Amino acid sequence: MTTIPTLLADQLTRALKEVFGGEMPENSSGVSVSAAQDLRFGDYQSNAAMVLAKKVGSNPRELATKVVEALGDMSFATAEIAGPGFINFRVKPEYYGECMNEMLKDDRLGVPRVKTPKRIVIDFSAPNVAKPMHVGHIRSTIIGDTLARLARFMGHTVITDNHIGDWGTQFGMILWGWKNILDRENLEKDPINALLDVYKEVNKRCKEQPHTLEDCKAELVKLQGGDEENLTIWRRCIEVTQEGLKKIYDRLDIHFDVWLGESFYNESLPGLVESLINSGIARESEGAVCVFSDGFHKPQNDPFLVSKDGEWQPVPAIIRKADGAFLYATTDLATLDYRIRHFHADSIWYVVGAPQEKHFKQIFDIQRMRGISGDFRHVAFGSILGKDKRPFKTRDGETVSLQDVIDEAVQRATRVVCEKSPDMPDDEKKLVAEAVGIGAIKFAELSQNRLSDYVFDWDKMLSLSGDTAPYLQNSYVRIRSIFRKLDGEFSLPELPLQLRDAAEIHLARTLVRFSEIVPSTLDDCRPNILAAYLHDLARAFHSFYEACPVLRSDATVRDSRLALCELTARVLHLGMDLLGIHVPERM
RNA sequence: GCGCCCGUAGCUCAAUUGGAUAGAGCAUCUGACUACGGAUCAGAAGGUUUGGGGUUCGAAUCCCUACGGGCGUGCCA
Repeated sequence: MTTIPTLLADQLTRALKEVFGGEMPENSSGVSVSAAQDLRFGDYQSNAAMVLAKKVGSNPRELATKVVEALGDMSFATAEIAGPGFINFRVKPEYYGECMNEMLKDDRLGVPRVKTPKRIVIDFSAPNVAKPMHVGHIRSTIIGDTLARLARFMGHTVITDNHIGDWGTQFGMILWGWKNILDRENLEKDPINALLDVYKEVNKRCKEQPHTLEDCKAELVKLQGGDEENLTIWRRCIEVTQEGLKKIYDRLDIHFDVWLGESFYNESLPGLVESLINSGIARESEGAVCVFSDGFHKPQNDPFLVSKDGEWQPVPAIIRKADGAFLYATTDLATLDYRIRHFHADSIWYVVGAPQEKHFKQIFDIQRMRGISGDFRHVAFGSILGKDKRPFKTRDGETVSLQDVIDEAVQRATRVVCEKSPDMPDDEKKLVAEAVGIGAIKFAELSQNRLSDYVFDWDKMLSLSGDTAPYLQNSYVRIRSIFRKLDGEFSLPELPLQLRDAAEIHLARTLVRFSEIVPSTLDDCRPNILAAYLHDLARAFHSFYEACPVLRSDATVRDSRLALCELTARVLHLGMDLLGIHVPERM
């Protein structure tokens, strides 16, 4: 199935060649066919005449006139000139009708597969051991999962990796706390929070009593030195943490192919540092081993330089501290190596907050220095802010755990379900409340531009009306209800759908766009494009639903409308699947 | 100090990466229930896109500048 913009672009190229005597003008890269922003301008528009007019020294509207003449009679659309020289296209309703039939026959609903599938490792979520996930993990977890679903659907091979923080300085405190203040009973009941309590308490004591801090450091040194008792405790901590985390991930329907935490790379770190020294990329400085700029980039673009008092000062990536310990830059390099060698990844995506931009630029640049190429991406996202517009920091007592957010969302959804559908069986109520509550959290996250900061707000994140997941789910449920009430079987129509009412045409127009939206969502890893589309689609359906009776219509009209309903349900379902949002049959 | 990001309706966010009269949701106001599920629909109101200059057919978007906020800036992750 060819998308409409592709068809139009082909026609446009043909017409332009005709106007310019057989060849496209040089450098016509700015020419595009895109969906019109406003329906008054038709369905699609092109800026071709405005972009090219200047290059060939002509007037945009004159050029546009010639192009429209050359376009002639297109079977599926009409073209006209508007404004400063836009060429606007209107797709004929009959053609939309044909598209509907094509889509109904296609499992992928018109979405093409990528031509060159890649092997992509996606690194996301990455919580720390002994610390429960908090709101700060929402973005990485939900965005990463959606990107994995989208990439798989497009035909890539995807490996999702939870790079948990299972090795670090926090273990000194946890080990000391485990031995001295751990509540064993609580550990059985709620392991993650038991460990968190320990961590908080030790943290407090360390601030008050310097000797406790010293004891903690000693425990850490013993662990790193291979002390058997500490290693056993450490392994147990990872175990209970993973068990706790998996419960939450299951509830979110988010799954990882592998869990390769920081500790997995411990043994490869010394050799990695040595090889970087031997190859001349890293050298000792002030006792530490560092990578400095190799002068490849202009100073402004060099991640290893910063301007200070008018001079460019080095900002090295430290890969071994003066005391011999390794850092996260070292681990990340080892992780990259492993992913390339073991998974044969040609693309690696890190779904990590924007503040770490410089870190990833350095890591990726070190790969370049080593001569290792690949499509490495930092899929950054903005910070979650508090109501005061300051970063939502996890100070003591102010942490909102992800668990709490989910519980609160499902509770709110449960209240609404009980109110709206009192007769529903209890176990179904429970399922619906999970789908609605968790869907609301996911959709709230995914409908925002990932790069912008946002204010964490219970009411917004858990809202069940307006531009939210339940709005989409409700449109699906309404469709399913129509089919439950249908007398007899529904069979897909052979003839093109008859679209007459404005609401029908608009619904069809929106449905067709699904095939354009899904790939473009992955172009720049922006799930909000798909989220916004699904909201548009649900809105188009609700309008159609109010304006066009389905079951009470005459035979041919009824069949067309039923087909539109069926297709809408499929697109909504697939679209929400890609966002990781469950879709109930009733709610 | 310097670098990067940001400032859009009362509030929370969009804007197909330079396209036409800047769009949604919430809140406010007016309508639509003898209901294919009202978790809905139709509509109104709300804007000098922080201020000022520039680039061009065309700017929220690019450049300069002022103000305001966030992040980063050598041994945390």
